[in-house]
Amino acid sequence: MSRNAEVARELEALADLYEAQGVEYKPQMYRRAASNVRDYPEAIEDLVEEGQDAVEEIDAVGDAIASKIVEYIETGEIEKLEQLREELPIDMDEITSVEGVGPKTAGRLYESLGIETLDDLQEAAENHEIQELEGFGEKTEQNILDHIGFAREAQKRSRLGDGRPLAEDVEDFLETVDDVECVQVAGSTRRWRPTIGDIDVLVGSTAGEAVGEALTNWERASETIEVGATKTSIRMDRLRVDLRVVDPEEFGAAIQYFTGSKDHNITLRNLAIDQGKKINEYGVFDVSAVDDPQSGQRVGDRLAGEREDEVYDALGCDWIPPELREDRGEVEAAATGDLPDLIGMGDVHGDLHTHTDWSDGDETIAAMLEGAAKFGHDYVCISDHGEGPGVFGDNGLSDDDIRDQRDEIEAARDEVDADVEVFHGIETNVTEDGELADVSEDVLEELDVVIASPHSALGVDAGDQTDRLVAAVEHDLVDVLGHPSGRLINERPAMEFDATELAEAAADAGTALEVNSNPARLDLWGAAVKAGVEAGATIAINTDAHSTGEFGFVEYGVHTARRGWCEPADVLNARDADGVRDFLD
DNA sequence: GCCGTTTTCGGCCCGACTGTTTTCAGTCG
Repeated sequence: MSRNAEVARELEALADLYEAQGVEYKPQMYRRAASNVRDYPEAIEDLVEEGQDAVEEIDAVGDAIASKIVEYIETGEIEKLEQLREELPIDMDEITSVEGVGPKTAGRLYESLGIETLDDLQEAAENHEIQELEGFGEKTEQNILDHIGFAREAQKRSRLGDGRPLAEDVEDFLETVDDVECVQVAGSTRRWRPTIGDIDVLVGSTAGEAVGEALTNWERASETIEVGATKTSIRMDRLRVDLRVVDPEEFGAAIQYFTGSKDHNITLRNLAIDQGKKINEYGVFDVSAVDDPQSGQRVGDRLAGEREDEVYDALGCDWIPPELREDRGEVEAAATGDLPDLIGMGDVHGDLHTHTDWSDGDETIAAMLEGAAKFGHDYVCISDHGEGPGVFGDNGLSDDDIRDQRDEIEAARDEVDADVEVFHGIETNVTEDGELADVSEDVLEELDVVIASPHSALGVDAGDQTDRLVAAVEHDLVDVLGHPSGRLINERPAMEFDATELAEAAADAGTALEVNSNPARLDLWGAAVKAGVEAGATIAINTDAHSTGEFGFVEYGVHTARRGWCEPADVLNARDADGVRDFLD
């Protein structure tokens, strides 16, 4: 990706340091700017190239922040940030990862005890220096000690693929608890964000205390963080689970509120204010005849709250699928009836990227064909690795192997009693220069599907890789660009590239961009998929399955595509087999 | 520091929980 996330982190560092100094309002503005820069579809370095005015086009970025962004891109650092870091040499990310410790506390701990690192913090807590400070006490100090170990371990967000199954277990458990009328997972899990910070779950019940208690007593709860009548938090398999209990009559408003995103909710709230209404977790209220709408939680005439679709309807909006709720124009589209008709699981007819034991897959060709048919696919593409870097154990296929494999696919097709069409493909490596590695053009021409994927030279210091990826999609014989960024969530960052430029090249060349459904990849992701859809590129939702069990990953891919505003017409494998053949020809 | 005017200043989303207070600040979502 671009350098947007990197710039966003710099702005967030400024926000933290200003907050630690007790500066008002600047921190929240820097955070808003950071969030908008991170999600901006164009590469920030390109905007800087165009000039500071282009940077100021980003919402919440004005003269001061834009000039800092320009300074950072041009010189590699922001003088003001370096100055603040000298004044407050705190390892802010590390220290604020301790539950209950934010930037302000970090600032005070530095001023009074000189605490800069997690080690300093632990030492001070163990020596009982913290409880001596004004505004701190024994419990705060113990709390820091209790959470410091966890902070060391879990600074990362969890992959959706790790958290989602746990969220479903929480949901299943709560459904068995007395007096629970309805249960639903909210937050980034419901929006299918690639990573989640915690699990948010909402219950409709009039017995909040008892429900909270039941959760803390659940055998899967390893720790109780807090417990109350409306809010209870536990730890489960190292993830934090936040339970909210609300009146069933206000469930719709609450599930809307707690699904977020925060930016989506702010836009919605501002829309409500424009209409003389107020929206919060308790409902939508007409406050046009109320003197002070801030005077209470439930002031004015209640317009909606029990059901989520009624909440949106009360604001003149269509119901917005959770995957779209990232403040990328969905509220405006919902108000004008222009929301996309998103792709669903039922629209997917096949899988165009799978592996077998011919390369690094676990199962035979026949087993994969049977598995695909059993999963409900009409067709599947066997696409093992070609020779080249990035393949474990040097087990990529040579030209001869590929021709032999074709014969075995023919044999398996006859042998297997499965009603599934088979495409023969290859996953070949995109070299540093955007060339295809190690499979001859003759063989590539004989194959039904050529997937080109980056597997080597993925280093973050490699610089902008847009040219490399554009070269790959423009190659005559390439049909699909596989896992374009090469990222492995929480392990390896995405390569830098300009999603819009890549999308336009892919659209022109008639090459599909992959949404790799493996939860460790989810590559491309929402914002980049949206750039593809807007450019008119075709999207392929593939699993990259290395076993029959992994066909199910497609669910993650479909929801990721939905985050990119994908309709069935945008998606290659939402076509029938003939439709796919038309695209490949 | 940004933004949108009832446009060059005044307000900035807002509520629950905790721990430390004795009316509130900080954190979190």
